[in-house]
Amino acid sequence: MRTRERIVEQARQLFNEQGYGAVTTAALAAHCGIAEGNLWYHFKTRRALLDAIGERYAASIEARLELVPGDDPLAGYARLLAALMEEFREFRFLYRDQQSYGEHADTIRARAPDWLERSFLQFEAHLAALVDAGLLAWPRERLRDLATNATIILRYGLEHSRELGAPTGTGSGAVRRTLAQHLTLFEHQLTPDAAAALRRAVATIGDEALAA
Amino acid sequence: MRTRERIVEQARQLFNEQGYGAVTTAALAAHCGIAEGNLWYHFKTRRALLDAIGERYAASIEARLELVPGDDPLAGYARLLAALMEEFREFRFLYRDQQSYGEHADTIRARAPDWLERSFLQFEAHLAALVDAGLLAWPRERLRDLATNATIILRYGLEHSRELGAPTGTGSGAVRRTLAQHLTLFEHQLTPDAAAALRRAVATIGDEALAA
DNA sequence: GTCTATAGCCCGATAGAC
DNA sequence: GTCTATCGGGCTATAGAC
Repeated sequence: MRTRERIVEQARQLFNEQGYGAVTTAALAAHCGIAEGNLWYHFKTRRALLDAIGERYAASIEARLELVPGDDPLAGYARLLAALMEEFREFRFLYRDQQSYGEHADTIRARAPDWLERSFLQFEAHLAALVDAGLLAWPRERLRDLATNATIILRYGLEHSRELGAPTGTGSGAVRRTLAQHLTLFEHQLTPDAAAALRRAVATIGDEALAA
Repeated sequence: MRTRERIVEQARQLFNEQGYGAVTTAALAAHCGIAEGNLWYHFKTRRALLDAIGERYAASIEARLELVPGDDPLAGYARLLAALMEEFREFRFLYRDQQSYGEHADTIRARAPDWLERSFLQFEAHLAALVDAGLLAWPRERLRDLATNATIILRYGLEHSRELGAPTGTGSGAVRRTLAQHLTLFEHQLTPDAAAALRRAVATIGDEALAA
């Protein structure tokens, strides 16, 4: 009963730490403290295991996409940032190891374009709420570009840190640096109070990632 | 003599097309029209072959890093963009398949942080030249952030297109879209003439990539 | 459900003739 | 320099006892 869930969770962690392609079923079984044959009882193929993680991933994304600006657009934007970075962290290997799992994850890959498109719209809505509240001075017609650029900077922030030779693990500050970098896209057009509030929020999110 | 060079070139193309991890030595030998054993005569290990490609890559980067703004900063910036995108294209798999070659390319990875840092400085110098020429209105103290954001958008443009489900091959327009996206970071602060010139340059670079 | 044992496959790499 | 033949090893997955 519970073994199946434990396998999924341990697999997710191991894949994140060592890379999908570098984790063999033998290593995963050993890490779970079970025999390798038992693994095949719960998951007929390696791909089925990946699909199980993919279902969690899809649920996480759909939940995050539900986040709307709300009454306090600053707090709403901070919540969105926190959810997005947690998503990148929890399913890191899905973002990083795409080349390793070839056709193993075509269900995920098929849905990715739609998720990305909706993420752009979500960021545009949140940024528009900041504009409407008088906190951000940004022309309507360039909001879409800002949302796209912000999403890209956030999405590839951890990969960029890694290529810079900086650690990206928990507590490394990579999340904080990524959030700070994305803020440079528009913080000069925020009101001083709003800019300060977002900088505080960014530091808080970084700290939470450190504590997790 | 020449077989060795042909192997390197064919390997680079195959790796770019199918991914480093997906290309077996058997497939590579078949693609080169030689026996697999012959491959091991020219390269004792698979890693040695990757290193040979890495040497080309390093030379390409060092040559690109030599590009300076020059007398015409607009033309200089266009040349830089063209060189950078060609670099991303020619050595696509090195950027995309980093997870696949584990410790196979630690020489490249060791030099990457330095290359990245110098790329930031290079972009900052080119953008500063645009400012000095009165073509770009941008505060000095935010030039570094602009250069960083521009580099990230350009670096991950093709990966982003792929995740969007768009083709990234030659003639797909992915290069043009990437360049256009990076222009949205600052084109509203360019003089109308400069903006038009860069947009023309972007279209030209895209066309050249299409013809190549 | 969990185990042991092993099948079957593919890959990188070697040996040695030509 | 190029070939054919083959090895050793690691991996996913299966068979079947408990």
